[in-house]
Amino acid sequence: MARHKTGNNVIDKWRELLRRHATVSCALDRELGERHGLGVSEFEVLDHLAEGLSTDAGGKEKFRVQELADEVHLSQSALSRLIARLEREGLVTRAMCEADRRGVFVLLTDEGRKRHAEAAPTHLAVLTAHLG
Amino acid sequence: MARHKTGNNVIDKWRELLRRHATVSCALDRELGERHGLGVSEFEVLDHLAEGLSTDAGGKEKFRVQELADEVHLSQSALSRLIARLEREGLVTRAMCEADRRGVFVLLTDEGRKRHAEAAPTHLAVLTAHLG
DNA sequence: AGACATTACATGCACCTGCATTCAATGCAC
DNA sequence: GTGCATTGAATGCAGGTGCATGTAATGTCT
Repeated sequence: MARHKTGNNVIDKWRELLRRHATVSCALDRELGERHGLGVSEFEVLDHLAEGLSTDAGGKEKFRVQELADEVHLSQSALSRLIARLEREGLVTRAMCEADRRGVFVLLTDEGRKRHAEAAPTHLAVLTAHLG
Repeated sequence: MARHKTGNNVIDKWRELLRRHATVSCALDRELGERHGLGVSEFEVLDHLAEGLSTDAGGKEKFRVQELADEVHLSQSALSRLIARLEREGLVTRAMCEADRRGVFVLLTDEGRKRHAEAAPTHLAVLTAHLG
């Protein structure tokens, strides 16, 4: 009886999950990095921002830092620095939130929208190749 | 038409994969860390070593570093350091490989086997709770 | 044997991450 | 309004990761 490969217990499920995650995120990181100078998390953030923009009904154009952190599964501190990197590259801008001046809105710049539009096909292609 | 949640394209698949990975590995890291002083990768390595040991037919008791790296999806350098940490804690030992003296065998110590045995139930419980 | 490529692992380095802390702005009770 | 807990985000710090490189041992070709 084969001990390895396809089992049906949770451990095998977990290992398969780990394997897929490692494979895909590794490939994504390589492609996005080489071709567009973006990491996986960076793209994910741009993507959420762009998605918000494109959604006309109920769509948002600005997001709070914590809000984005939840969506991309990063700690608040990691996101704060990620935003700082994106800002340094001119892809997003931080804006004061008038209603609650503790808050900071993150906005896509035109350059950011452009980079996201360029990278999105690569992103989709890699995912299709691995999860299609 | 709902824009969020259950779609059937690769992007939704990928996000779901990211979500599950983040949730489970986060929970695992917390439980294994608090209760047994181990990280996810550390446990994974101990687990592979213990699994090799327990398999009598064709089972191996010692592994090369690169061999383990493939299984736990870590770079060779990361694994080298991880082994160093485990060795510092007395859970594994490095042994010279006589046949090829460039190689290094990694072996579970009794203490390592003990820690793994203690942590395995926690590991399984967390996985069952999240993937059951 | 001698020169060069390859392999296995270790290490310097830059960078990213999370935790704990800090700082400012709010909210709340009284 | 004053005092105190809470919240949103930034930052010091410790630690983990990959890439490029270093070192030693093997393999190969002549």
